Amino acid sequence: MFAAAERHLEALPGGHPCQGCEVRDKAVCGVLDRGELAQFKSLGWTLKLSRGQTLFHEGDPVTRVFTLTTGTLKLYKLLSDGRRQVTGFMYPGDFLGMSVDDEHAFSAEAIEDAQLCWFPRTRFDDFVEEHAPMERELYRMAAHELAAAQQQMVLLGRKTAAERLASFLLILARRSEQLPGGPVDLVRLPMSRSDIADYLGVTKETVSRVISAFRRDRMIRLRAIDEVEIADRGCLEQLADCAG
Amino acid sequence: MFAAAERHLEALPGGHPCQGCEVRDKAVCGVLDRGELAQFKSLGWTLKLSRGQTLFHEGDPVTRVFTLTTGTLKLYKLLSDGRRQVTGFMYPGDFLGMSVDDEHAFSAEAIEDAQLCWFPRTRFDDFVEEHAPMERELYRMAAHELAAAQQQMVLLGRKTAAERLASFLLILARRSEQLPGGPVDLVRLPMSRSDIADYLGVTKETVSRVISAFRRDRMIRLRAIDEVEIADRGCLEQLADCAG
DNA sequence: CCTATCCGATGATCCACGTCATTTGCTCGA
DNA sequence: TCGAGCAAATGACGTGGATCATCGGATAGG
Repeated sequence: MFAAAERHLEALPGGHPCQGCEVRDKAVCGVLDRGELAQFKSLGWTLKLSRGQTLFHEGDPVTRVFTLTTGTLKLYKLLSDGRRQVTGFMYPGDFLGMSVDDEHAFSAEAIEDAQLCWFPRTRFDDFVEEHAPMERELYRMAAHELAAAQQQMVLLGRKTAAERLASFLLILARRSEQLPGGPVDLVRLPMSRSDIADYLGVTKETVSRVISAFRRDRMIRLRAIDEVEIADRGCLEQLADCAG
Repeated sequence: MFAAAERHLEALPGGHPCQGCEVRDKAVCGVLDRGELAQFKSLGWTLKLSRGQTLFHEGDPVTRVFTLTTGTLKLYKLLSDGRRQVTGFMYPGDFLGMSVDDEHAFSAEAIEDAQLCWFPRTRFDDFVEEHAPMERELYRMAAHELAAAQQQMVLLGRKTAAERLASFLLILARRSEQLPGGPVDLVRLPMSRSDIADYLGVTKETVSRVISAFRRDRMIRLRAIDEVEIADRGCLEQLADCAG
């Protein structure tokens, strides 16, 4: 199953541990001190994925855990007739490896070329067991993801198509604000219209139509097909319903 | 805010720690040994809620954490115009208190009379910090809830009304199977049709209509308005799409 | 450079479910 | 026992977004 990915396997580079890693303060390993990090690093490897490559499938046994360092992934679940629900997108610094019953709950696929650190799961678990701050950080991340998932339930269960798109653009905008630098009202959309549709529980046609409508109403401008400028954030926020 | 609830405050009963507590093996305190449990117990209180009473509102500061011991709660989020999304139901043994930014992410209300143990949050956090197995259990529970939330996203984003109802009935059936005793194909519905509707992202009329259709098709029987007998589980499972 | 392919945009039509209105039936208090 | 009040069921009708079909424009491979 990992044949394509394994070709890119290599040990973490030597020298200073994780030197130059740009996501270390965001990632789960950010809670470790220099010595712990060296020890942690020795358990891990790196891996590259090309756009379109699958990292794992829903139902696969969880033998490894990952931290995404560059690129973007989509996470999704399928119904037996092919209907897809994208449950989230992963950005640099995000952790992949929480599970129940040692099975992946979703599939993960690169939507841009990506690089990851990975660790054999049993070794990772052993390490975590001996480093309480890391355990705490994992719990904190899980609670955070859970809150985001509940927010997404409101979107999927109760919002109109326009409200869903507005919420989505604002989520991306807030995320890009957390990365320092770069204009805050310019949002990149590395994923396809289909991916957005499957994330928002609508069809790709509806995504296209709502984006066109936002454009007509001067709420957004399209710098490129994958680059949106937020022109009237207040209006989008009102649509998205920030209270919910 | 808690005026009504506080009237029912009382210290945990003395004598043997949490003696007779029927949810101890399911709840987060189940990982503690007898001595730890006595210490833990001394931090906590009990509280009763009547049907319809609110435990806390979305946005309230998280000053206390809870374990539900009897009864059922619904958790929900509101949009500013009153649209409601029920994000989950809580049953005996479930833990309430995960949060981001020390704010409750949802409101919690009793749909049946309920009893809870509660703990001041800071003391609970301190205790957890010194008891790694409990921290691990909380993480395990969070991962479990996250998987359930992702499953719910598939339901809300991609399933038809009939598929949603079928999934819902099967979730309840599986849950009632975990409690030993009682016929497995008899499911109690303590929540109203409106609550079910707001959980499944449909209207209460649609819930009524689909239940009637399932009845016509002999997939279920109604023993009472709040008691469903699963008559053709295979058919429901096919509808719900167990693969997803 | 040309052409096949894919993605996105957009129009025409349809239908699952929402909305609104009415009826049924249960619960509880007088 | 009766009737007020409310939840659930059901019917009639409307509509937001799905489906299906077409077209334009970017990209890649020959």
